Amino acid sequence: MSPSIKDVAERAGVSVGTVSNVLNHPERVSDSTKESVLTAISALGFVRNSSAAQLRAGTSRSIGLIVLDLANPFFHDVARGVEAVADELGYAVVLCNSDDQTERENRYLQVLEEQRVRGVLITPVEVGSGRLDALRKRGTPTVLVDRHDPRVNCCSVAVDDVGGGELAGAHLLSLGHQRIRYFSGPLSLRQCADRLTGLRKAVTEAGLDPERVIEVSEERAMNARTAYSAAKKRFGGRDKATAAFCANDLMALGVLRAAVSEGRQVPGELAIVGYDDIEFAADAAVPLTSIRQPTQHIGRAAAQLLVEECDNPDTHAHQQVMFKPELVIRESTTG
Amino acid sequence: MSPSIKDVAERAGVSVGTVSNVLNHPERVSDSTKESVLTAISALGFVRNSSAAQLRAGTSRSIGLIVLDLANPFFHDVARGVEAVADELGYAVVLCNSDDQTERENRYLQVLEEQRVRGVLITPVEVGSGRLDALRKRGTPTVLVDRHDPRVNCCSVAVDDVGGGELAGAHLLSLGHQRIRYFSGPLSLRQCADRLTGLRKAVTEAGLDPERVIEVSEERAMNARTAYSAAKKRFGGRDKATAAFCANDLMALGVLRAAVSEGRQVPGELAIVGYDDIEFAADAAVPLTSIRQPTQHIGRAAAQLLVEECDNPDTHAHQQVMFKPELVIRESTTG
DNA sequence: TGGAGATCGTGAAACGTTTCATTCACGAGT
DNA sequence: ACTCGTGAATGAAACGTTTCACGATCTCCA
Repeated sequence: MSPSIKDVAERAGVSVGTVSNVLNHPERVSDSTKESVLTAISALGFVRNSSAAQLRAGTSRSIGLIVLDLANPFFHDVARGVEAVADELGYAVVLCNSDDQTERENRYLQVLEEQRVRGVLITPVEVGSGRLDALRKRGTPTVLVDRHDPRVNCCSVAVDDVGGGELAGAHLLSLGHQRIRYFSGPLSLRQCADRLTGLRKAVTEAGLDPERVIEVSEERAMNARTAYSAAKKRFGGRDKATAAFCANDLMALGVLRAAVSEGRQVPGELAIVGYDDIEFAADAAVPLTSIRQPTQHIGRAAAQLLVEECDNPDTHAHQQVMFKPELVIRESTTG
Repeated sequence: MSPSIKDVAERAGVSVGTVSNVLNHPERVSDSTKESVLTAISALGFVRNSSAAQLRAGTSRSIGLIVLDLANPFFHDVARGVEAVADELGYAVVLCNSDDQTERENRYLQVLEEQRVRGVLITPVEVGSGRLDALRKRGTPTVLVDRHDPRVNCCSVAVDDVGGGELAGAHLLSLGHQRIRYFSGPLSLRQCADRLTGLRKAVTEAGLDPERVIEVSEERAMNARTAYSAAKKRFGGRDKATAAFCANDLMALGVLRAAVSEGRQVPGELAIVGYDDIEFAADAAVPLTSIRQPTQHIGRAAAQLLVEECDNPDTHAHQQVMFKPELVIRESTTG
């Protein structure tokens, strides 16, 4: 096996306590002994065994992050934000991908708890799962990402989706559009429903009737392919909509492709607004107008809340942070 | 602190050894004691401390995976492949994102070694780094992903980039193109250079002169934006090229956008071939012909090699696995 | 000269598991 | 009645750190 601190001590002719001090409190050790210990360490190729260190310390300096889908740019950016803050504060991040499966989520929660992470950041497959509550009850702080806990049992960070829908709607209305088609994912998802609510609100506030202005296409999956075929079907007949608002950018790309293949000018004959402002949005054949979420900030805020709770478990008060999204205008609405 | 195995033992009225047996060797324990131990466990909310377990066991059942960029669909798919195999074989995967920075890579290598992972899968920032060699020398098996070790000190899994360039070239030539522009990243990257080599080979094999057929645009970054402006510059003047071969799909998307904005028909006036076949390739405004790499298989193969080496450190012989890429034809070359 | 600090180092305990040799209880076989 | 075997539970050792109370040595000044 790999050499232990004991081997190092022996070789350097000091006690194990001294070696440990060189590693953790160098200022307590004289320069000469420090040097001989260090040479022994590199001669033996010693690497500290973190299991032992953590066992003794009783606590780790790491936090867990469980997201639904790392391939999704949204979560990817969130993760970056989390890592940045964790880095600053000296925490390590254990990255987990639940793939939207409760079973995987539970497995990771188990692993993280066994590792005695200080806290967990999570976008749960469903809010109110027992496994997560149990974790919290046992004293591990938890922060919800892109979700809210109706009972405010813990902190959470999310984005105002109603506001996002409103932004999109107001923008399209200001350009004179009177018929807007909303390409949505399942309306059972809070995000999709909220965005529709916001869109309706914008229409109402413009003094128009949502029932007349808005048409909804609810699709099973929120990807380019399903949006493409849905849009193709609409535009094959003669849809009266002059604008499309899509529940995410992938769907917007699908709609764009359908428009191109039907020979419909964008934005001349069809304006398109996406959601998320993923990297590809700006690089699409016609750069997409989109609703940008402050993803990195979400991650940063979540990590800060978590660390705050870890450091002051008693005085801590749970917060529900809500970020405002932002409209990014590109050529798909204003050629 | 959280309850230990000792607390459980006390509450269930048995010894700690018995509790441990319930956890790890249930068959050695009678049904009645097993039951009382289990009720004690759930009553106390006991969760095993993996640091202690691992310390005692001396070995973990986890492997590390360090990639250059998790946002890149290529690495994302590789990770999926790795996870799938690890899952089957009962290993846990520790996912790390080096972000192409040597410093981050080294930090993660350190952490993984401290955690005593059984092995490491890595796409190193640069091959032949000292930190990695040291790890290997100390007995931790290592497999290179999408890279080769010229000295064959370890296993590696990569894709034949020369072959990929050749596929693209042959395809374009068979469509009658005589002027091909290669939009490349830095030619100092083996991947970019290899793909050019392959392209040249295809031209030569068609009995043509690579010098006359191929023009190279070497860009700093391999993203849509740089490719867009590079392409814009070319097509603004009158480039004689009728086809573009791009070092990755992001660049291809940039070229496509430039073509659209210059009013150049794709594929009629410009055929485009990308590389990687990322998910968006099929969903682009004009679906992209691309070179697909068997990414999941790369991950699977790498994980299998690693586990093989972990399990049979003595009899193991290093292998350099090379996968063949595949041409996926879409509308950007054959309208 | 001696005593008070300051500076370094020591050694043993403790962290929570797993393992393994040992003990215990009990029924079967002679 | 005695041993033998079997199945179940025990208890102590060990894993590699960190911590902390305690010595040892040295310096400085009364």
